[in-house]
Amino acid sequence: MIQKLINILLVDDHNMVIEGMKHILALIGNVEVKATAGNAFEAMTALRENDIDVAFVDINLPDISGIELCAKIKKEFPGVCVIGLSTFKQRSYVSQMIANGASGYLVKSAGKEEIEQAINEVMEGKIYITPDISTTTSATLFDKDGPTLTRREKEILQMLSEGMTTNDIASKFFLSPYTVDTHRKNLLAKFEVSNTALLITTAAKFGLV
Amino acid sequence: MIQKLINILLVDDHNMVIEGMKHILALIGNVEVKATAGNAFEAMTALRENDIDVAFVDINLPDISGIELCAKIKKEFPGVCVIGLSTFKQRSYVSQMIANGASGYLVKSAGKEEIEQAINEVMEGKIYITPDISTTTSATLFDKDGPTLTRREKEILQMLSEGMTTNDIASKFFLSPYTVDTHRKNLLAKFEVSNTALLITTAAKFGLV
DNA sequence: CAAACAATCCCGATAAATTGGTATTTTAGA
DNA sequence: TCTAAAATACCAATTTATCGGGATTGTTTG
Repeated sequence: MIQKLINILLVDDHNMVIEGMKHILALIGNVEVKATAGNAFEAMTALRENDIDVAFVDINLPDISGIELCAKIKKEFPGVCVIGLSTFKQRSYVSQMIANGASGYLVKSAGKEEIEQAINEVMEGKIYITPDISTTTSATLFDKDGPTLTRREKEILQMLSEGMTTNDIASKFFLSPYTVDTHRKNLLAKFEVSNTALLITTAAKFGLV
Repeated sequence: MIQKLINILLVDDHNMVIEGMKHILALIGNVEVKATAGNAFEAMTALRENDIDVAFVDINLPDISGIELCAKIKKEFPGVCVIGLSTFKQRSYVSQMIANGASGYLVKSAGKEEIEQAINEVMEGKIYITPDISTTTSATLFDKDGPTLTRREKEILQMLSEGMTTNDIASKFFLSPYTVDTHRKNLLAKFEVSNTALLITTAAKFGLV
């Protein structure tokens, strides 16, 4: 049986990357670069006009980020496998891409074998992430651990993240609003932030909400 | 050459899962279950007392979540490979685990081959994610896409998440505070929330901040 | 047993956010 | 070109949040 060609879309604003990828992909059988795009808009157009199987998407694009583009692609073309591309081995990029529906993540230093493996795995419905990621990052991510919160503080942080006001929380826990206010103040102090919005953002980064 | 045994820690509050995993792992060569734990506290103790290579961590634990435990483990024992375990194939779990330093993610329905593969890959420094993830979830995750935000709304949402007040943002963008206030109102309306805290929480869930 | 921590409650002043409007100009799409 | 959407700006009333204190009661732990 003749194997079907895998249709590829390349999205990157650096032409050298496009050319480099084209060159490498030419060395791999059963794949064909059907289209290339320098920004998210072109990418979406290319997807509408071609029957794409796998899209390589750079993280840094001129209009919107590759992470956002990934979400757009998966929304309009759920069948397209998106593989994130970046020069950086940042874990946060990987997790954001995966959260947005990506099937894989490669660094631009990847060679022919790795690219080939990534394409094969994502076409089988798997998720492929470059091994380079695991070895780096830990340091930056786990330096800070976030403040230690008491039971009450965690509860109140949770309620705040759900949009409850000081008075709402006081009623719920049969506490004085003054008490809730004190805990809230302590939360702001512990996280070293000045308002609830940043409190939530920070807590979210630590995975606490 | 004799291959070194891979030391395993199992963390799950359901004994049946522990026993099941033990049984499966017994079928795999070169691995040994050195310890088991029913909660995060026991897990940390076990890690201090044993030289663990790979820790299987359930997402749902009685004290803290497996996601938080993963962060704790990687902070104190960066060399330990953490593989997340869950009954659910939710992409958000995967991305949170990866963000917290996990090396892999398996669903509890995984069989011997998959578990073996996961252990081998994470021991090589790779990231292994169960193929089941890719086929599911898209629906739930991309059903709701979050409201469509305009350029300004995105900018202001970002600033809000960074803890800036209406006045701060107005100054930064050379706008009237009234304008910023209007955008803020529109954000609350679009996300159907009543305050900034919940706005941030919701936006974070959609990966917008 | 102290000392630190957690949890509770209180007051007053100020800053900021929220609600519910209206209204004009610019921009981009059909 | 027409039009809808986006961005801009304004006002007033009310509710919440934030800041900077102070204070009491348990509990835990070196």
